[in-house]
Amino acid sequence: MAQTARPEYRYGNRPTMKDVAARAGVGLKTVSRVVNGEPGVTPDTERRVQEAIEALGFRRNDSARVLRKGRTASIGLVLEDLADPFYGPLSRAVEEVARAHGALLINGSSAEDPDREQELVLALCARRVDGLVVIPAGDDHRYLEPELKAGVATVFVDRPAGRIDADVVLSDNFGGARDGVAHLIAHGHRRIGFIGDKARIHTAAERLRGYRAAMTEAGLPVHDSWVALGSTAPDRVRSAAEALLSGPEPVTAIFAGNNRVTVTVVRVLADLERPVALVGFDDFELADLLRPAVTVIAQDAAQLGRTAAERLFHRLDGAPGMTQRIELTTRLVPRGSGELPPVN
Amino acid sequence: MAQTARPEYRYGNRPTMKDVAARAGVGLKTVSRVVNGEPGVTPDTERRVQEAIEALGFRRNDSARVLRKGRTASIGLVLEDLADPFYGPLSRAVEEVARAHGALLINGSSAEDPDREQELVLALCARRVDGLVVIPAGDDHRYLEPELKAGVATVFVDRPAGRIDADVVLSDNFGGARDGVAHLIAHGHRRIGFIGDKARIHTAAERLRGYRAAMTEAGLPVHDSWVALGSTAPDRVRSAAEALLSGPEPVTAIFAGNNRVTVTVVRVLADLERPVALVGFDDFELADLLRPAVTVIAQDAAQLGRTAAERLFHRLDGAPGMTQRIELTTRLVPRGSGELPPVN
DNA sequence: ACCGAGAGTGACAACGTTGTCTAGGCTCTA
DNA sequence: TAGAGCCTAGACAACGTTGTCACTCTCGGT
Repeated sequence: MAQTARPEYRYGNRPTMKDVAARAGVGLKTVSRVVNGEPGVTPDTERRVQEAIEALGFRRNDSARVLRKGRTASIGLVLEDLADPFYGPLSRAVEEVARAHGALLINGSSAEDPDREQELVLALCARRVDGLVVIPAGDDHRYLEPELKAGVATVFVDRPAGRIDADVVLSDNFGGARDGVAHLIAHGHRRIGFIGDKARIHTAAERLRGYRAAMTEAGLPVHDSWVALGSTAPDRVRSAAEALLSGPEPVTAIFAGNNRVTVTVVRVLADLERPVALVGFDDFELADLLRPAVTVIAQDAAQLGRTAAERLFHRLDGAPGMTQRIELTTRLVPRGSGELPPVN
Repeated sequence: MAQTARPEYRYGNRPTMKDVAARAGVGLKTVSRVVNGEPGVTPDTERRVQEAIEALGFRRNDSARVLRKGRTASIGLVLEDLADPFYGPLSRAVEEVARAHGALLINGSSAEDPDREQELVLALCARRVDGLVVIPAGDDHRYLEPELKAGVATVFVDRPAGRIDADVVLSDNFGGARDGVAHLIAHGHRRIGFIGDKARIHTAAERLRGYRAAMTEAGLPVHDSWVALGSTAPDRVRSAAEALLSGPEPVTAIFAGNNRVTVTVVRVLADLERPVALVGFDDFELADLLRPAVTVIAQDAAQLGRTAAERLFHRLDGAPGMTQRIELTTRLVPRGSGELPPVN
């Protein structure tokens, strides 16, 4: 009935505290008190207000509240790809911590694109999120300086921030990769290939460094042709793996730089006669059910997310001082594929 | 230096348009015009404003903007568990559509708890999200009525809404399960077990119905002991599977009601001498690499999310009319485990 | 009967932005 | 040269909430 020609895109003319106050025959502020459970309202008044709220279907407008109070009780999470199984547990862990602190989670994927990361981060800052958890795609985060100065708490996860000083939570990528490669060496391998992500990605670079360190410590050479960096797209990885296995000095084992690489390598090896050893960075579901089961360097994605989120809220609760670099250890999980002996 | 005793938890006293205006020596509204790219500002004025913005590190406060404009350019996504691999591609698809429409995504997990779902949904409504995509955990959504009336567009995915009329996007759970079980029957099986999720979950109920339909159509009986519903927790599923396989009338094939069940059943079967056929609802990564590779009824999670999000924005763009029920077909992917012959 | 204390309540400004309206300066035409 | 018309720019109110403050009323003590 009061349906005018077209409400011209307002959110449906929701009732406000003013409407509730009018209906209950009380002042605006009294409604506010009831809604927020503040003291100083008689039971009778409270009841009248509650009835009016019920009758009108009133719901407090948190946008206005945020404007007035200055805090949004929400944090932003920027990650690389929501669909990547590695990030599922991580974002779930961040969400749980946020929930425990009464905050909502706003998130988005950067798709590994630095510009898109920046766009997303700034959009979140414009929403005035209280804090940010960022898995960086880019390597220059100076654009965040005004935000940091303005008090937006920020914690980087999985990869460090570039060119700014900020808290960061990492896995021990270097040590994990070194352990994994050393494991292969201990099982007799001398020619070991490495397939990893783009070199500009911190985790990829660290893992490569770990690979080289293990080889060097064992006094083994590293042929250029044994190292393949670049995309983790299946076809790229597939051809890289095939090249490693067919050159003049074919490798007898492969260290895979992350879960997506590992999976593709498993597919390549499955078509092969000759057994080739494999250790992958990142655990993944069903790794134990494959034949051979896949030996991995496991990092705890949930722990990574939980630690970062807790650090963030610690900051929001006023923790002062130096930025921290927290590094979580990794764990070698031997399952079979990493214990195969070398076969030429 | 201007660091007062304690800024008492305001977000760091960020510069406002007023500050920018003062610094640039222009009026407040002129700054607003520049920030929003509105016409009617001379290049010279615009430059002065831009410089002031740069110098102060100004960033528009979207909370205030939202309050004034009435739309938040954000949508809420409530799902069951971010860490479940089924929901990764789904939420990623929703995010991409949101992004294409210039909206941010706020999300949370209900953890399959109806109360938590309601809490989350209402929190999102208080934020005045423009719309909601909900994978419901509960079966009574009347609490959403005031919101719907107020114009919050809502689309349910994967499972229908309870006791309210709303758009919904589903997979053909009934047909998919029927096809899968018929496939087993076509390969000679007569005693087929079903392991599924809690019966109150719509998808689980529909898939069970499909199972029964296929059996009935083939003139086969269904023993009570062949049907196990309840939790998808690995130990529950494990003992259910063991019971199916060891009773007086042991089954020769199992239909698994979702991806988590399938994975656990695969583990149980791996320890077994006797080959048991298996078809699972939901595809999952590496299903093709297991031995035998796992035959599944695949539903397209990304397509589910994309369809729902597009329907949502269609509504937000003013699409009137009846609520829709969109049902996406499933696809049988034979890989080996579903084609095993019965062995007693 | 008077005063002070305290509890309940509401008027009002403020948060930072945008929409509306109006003022002033300019160009163009008659 | 006056008037119409356009372009730029700013003053002001409004969005819905919360913090501050002041008012009224009741009650107890003297």
